Amino acid sequence: MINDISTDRFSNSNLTQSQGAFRALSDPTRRGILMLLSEQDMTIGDVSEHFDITRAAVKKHLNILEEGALISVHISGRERINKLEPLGLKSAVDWLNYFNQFWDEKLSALQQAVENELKNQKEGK
Amino acid sequence: MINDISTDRFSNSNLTQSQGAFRALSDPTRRGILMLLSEQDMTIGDVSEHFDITRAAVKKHLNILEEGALISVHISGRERINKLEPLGLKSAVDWLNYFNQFWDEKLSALQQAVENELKNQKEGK
DNA sequence: ACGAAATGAAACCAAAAGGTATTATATAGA
DNA sequence: TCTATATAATACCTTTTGGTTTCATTTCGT
Repeated sequence: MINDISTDRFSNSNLTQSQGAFRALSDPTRRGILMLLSEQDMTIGDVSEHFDITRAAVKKHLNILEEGALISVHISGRERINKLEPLGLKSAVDWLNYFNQFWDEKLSALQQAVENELKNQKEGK
Repeated sequence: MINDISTDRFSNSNLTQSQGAFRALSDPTRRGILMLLSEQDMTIGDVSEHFDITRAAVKKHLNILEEGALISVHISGRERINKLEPLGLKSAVDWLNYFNQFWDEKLSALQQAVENELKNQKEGK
């Protein structure tokens, strides 16, 4: 097998697949927009009212969110309805889930330490 | 209760807490470094051998990862050992997990659609 | 003690990011 | 058909980012 993607975590495909999502998530305003859209679909104008930046700036953020496939846009007349696409977060979540194993190890160790501490206290040491 | 953090998803505390992690994760080189460090602790020199950029550039990435609490640094003589801190990913993962509910809804709907399709096929429609 | 090795730090650079203001276009409604 | 509304598009500006090069500092090994 020349190119086994499943074991090649450093392959371009993997790195670039989640890039759009991670890029979009790196800005706090964009994460705020995702939160907003999780409650209801909104036009650019609607979204803009929640931030102290111009509509044009919000539009740019929405463009980046769309590029990252985190939202979709549906045109209705002169309005542009922005809709959350939660599945777009999958690539980022999948990437992060790789680290669950190490996270669990750490938590287990921490829990063990706490339990030992409690046990020692009980024994009056 | 004047300030209930648990329900205030837009609070500064929540937005800025994960900001360091999300910022660190936005660069593909940094994500590659995290992958590397998940296999073993490494010095700057070790890490640098895996990328086509200078040691100085790698150092900057490591600084950002450290600021985001995604790695820790342990000095040993003239060497600087970089170690993965998987718990540092928690704030980002927690933030993303909020969206699980919507993700699940989408997947359920998709699954239902597929099942209905299969059922229709069976019935020869 | 000395040279090589590992890193730190600063100055510098080009491109990307986040923002603004301005102008243009399309459409809803009276 | 006119006008106000919703958005698109462009030019422009400043700061941040990702990178380099150069030079200084610390430490290992002989």
